[in-house]
Amino acid sequence: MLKNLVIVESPAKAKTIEGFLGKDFVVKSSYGHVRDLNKNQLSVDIENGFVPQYEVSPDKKKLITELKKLAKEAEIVWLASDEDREGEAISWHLYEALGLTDAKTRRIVFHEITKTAIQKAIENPRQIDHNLVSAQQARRVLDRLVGYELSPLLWKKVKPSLSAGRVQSVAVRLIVEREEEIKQFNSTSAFRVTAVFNFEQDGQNYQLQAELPERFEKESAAHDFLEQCVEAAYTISNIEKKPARKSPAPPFTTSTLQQEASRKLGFSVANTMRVAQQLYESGKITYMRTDSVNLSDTAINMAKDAITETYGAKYLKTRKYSTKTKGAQEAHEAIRPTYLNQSEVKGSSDEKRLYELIWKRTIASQMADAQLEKTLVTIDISTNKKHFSAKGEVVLFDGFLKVYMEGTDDENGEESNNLLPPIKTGQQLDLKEMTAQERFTRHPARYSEAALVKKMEELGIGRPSTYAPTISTVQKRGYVVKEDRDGFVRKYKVISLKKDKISEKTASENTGYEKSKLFPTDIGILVNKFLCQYFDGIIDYNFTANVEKEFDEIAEGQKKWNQMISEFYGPFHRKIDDTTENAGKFSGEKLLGQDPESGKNIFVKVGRYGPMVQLGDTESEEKPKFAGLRKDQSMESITLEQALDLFSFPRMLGTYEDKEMTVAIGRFGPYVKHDSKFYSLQKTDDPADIEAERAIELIEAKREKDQKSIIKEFDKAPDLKVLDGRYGPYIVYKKKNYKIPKGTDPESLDLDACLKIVENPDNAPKKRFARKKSAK
DNA sequence: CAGTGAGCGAGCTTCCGCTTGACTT
Repeated sequence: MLKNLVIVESPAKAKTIEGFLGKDFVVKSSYGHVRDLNKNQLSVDIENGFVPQYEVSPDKKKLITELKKLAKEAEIVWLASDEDREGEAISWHLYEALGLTDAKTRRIVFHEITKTAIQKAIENPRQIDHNLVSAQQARRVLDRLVGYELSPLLWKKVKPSLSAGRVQSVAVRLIVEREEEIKQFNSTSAFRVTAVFNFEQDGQNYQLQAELPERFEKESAAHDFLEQCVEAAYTISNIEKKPARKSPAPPFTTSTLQQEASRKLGFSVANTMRVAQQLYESGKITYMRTDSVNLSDTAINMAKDAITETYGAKYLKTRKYSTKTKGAQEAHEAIRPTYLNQSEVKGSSDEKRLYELIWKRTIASQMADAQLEKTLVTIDISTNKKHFSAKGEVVLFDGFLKVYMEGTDDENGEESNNLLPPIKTGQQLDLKEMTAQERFTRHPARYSEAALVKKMEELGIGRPSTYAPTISTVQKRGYVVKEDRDGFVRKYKVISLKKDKISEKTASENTGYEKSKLFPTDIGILVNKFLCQYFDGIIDYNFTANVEKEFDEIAEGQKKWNQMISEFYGPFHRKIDDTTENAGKFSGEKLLGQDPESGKNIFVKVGRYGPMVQLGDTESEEKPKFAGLRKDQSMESITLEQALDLFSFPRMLGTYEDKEMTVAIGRFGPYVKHDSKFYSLQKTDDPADIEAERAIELIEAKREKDQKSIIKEFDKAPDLKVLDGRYGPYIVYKKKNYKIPKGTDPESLDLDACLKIVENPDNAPKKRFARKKSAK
């Protein structure tokens, strides 16, 4: 007989807790939400108070059957999902789906996974908070209405299969607007003057680096200044020392972990989460999807012991951090090692590195401030009223810096705080060299994945569990691409003063190189424009913040959830109807010019399959010609000449083995077609000037490669082959692919065995695989 | 790192937030 059934959200958590609770308790996991709206329809009854129609999620059917059985046997069912809006809703959905009663149900919550915290929770049960559940329901219904009414409008007006939503559309907007800012940005330059001095003290030679605090906008002004410095004398006129201190950063949340792993380890957001999940599942760290910077008392005590033992008591300073993040719900602890006395773990190299980062950050957060001394040195110039200054920084006590220093996204790392040589006021200096170098202002930085997460968190948009999936969604929809882009060479002027002589030269630097940054695509820009034009309220940066206030009122019991939804939906839906009716196709059409041969207009626009060029007017009697843009082209930058090139495909290359070869550009890039087979061009091949010889090379290379992947083929059945593909061996039959059952050696298959496999419906190709997982 | 290669006829696409596996063609 089962006494107690406890249900938590995560299986790893279930395992840990079961150990704390003893034999009278069985602990199971719900694996997150168990019921949701059906994804193939709106599932909200708009006419009747917006009542949502929930169903057990398809992948949870088995689980619910199992939990139902256990719940029936149990005396008491403890619903122990997280203490936040979603967690409360999960408990309620479990209550409904399992057919529980108030009498045998207890709702409990805990923020840390310790024996005392859980025992305390068991001693303080409560009932489900239906106001909080209503707030979640409002959130769920609002997101569904916005997403499922806006997306179909995009299919009609822009392009099929697109999507829009409260979170993803703002993410895209951030990236599009940043790109616009960058385009608008005018880089200006100014001359920065630096100097290196020599001096002697107690028979030793030293060097001192200094900088002129002001900059010269004009080259002539910089030149004049250096001119005045010819034969000048330099004296240290003042030394000012100031104490300073630095404090450690708070422990990791999901967002700050993603940022630091990106800066320090070069991890993508998705990789950080995958590795963190592995560490969590093997019990090495606490939960990785959290917005809290809080550490449990147990954790702080462990940190105390570890710091005292390794670094000594004077390095210890325990702290409680509080969250400043908008909309934080703090259902979990901060991300920290489970055992703080373990500074390293076993595992893959990624796991080791991420763990080390988490360990250092957590330990440092409980360590003493660093004590610094900052020095500002002023240097007089005998021939000029301006002064040079030199800055220095000395660490008097390293404190937490012994372990960890937070990274920055700031790319302007020019000013370094050096260690200064021994100096005193009145010291005479000899100029070794003075240079005035032209420096350029930088445009705002493009977003990296992690920087975008940081911005979204600041705006209160999205949750720890959705940051990584959102980034993958906007890329999957083709709104955004993550890319490296080449920089360009820029010339700059340098004027030097050395040995009382002035010289000038022009040097060059590589600038503007971008690594793994997010760029908007033509589609992203167009969809953003559409949404800004017709639905500015939804993609307003404050939209989420505003509705969150109302969700809070619902949670407090001050507002009815469907009242709130109704107030939103009325105007929103009218706008949808109005736009459906009155807005035309939103294709971003732009006239590029005329075809010199026919005189017809050439346009660039977004078509059903993406950006394309069009030869001839849409309304003209003769059907216009279309050609898709190449991957490296954009609607904004394409020229008439490039457009004309696109219409030159398919182009005849000649014949090979008595069959024609043509080159064309398809969905997946340029290809050669020969004997109704396709051969992709390499990146280095230019489709505009590829010739027959090279095409034959490509054909031969592909044939050889295909040959290698053949495991078996049969003379009697030319349309059946056993091939070795990306997921291992498979059978191709009449152009369709079939999987080979587990435990079957592909080498051993004969024709009959193959046909048997092909005829078995279990091995038939799936309709379409809905890929949920992120693109890397 | 296998294969994909349209353009008007048919049916489908889509949201956000919780959570892990199973393992595609």
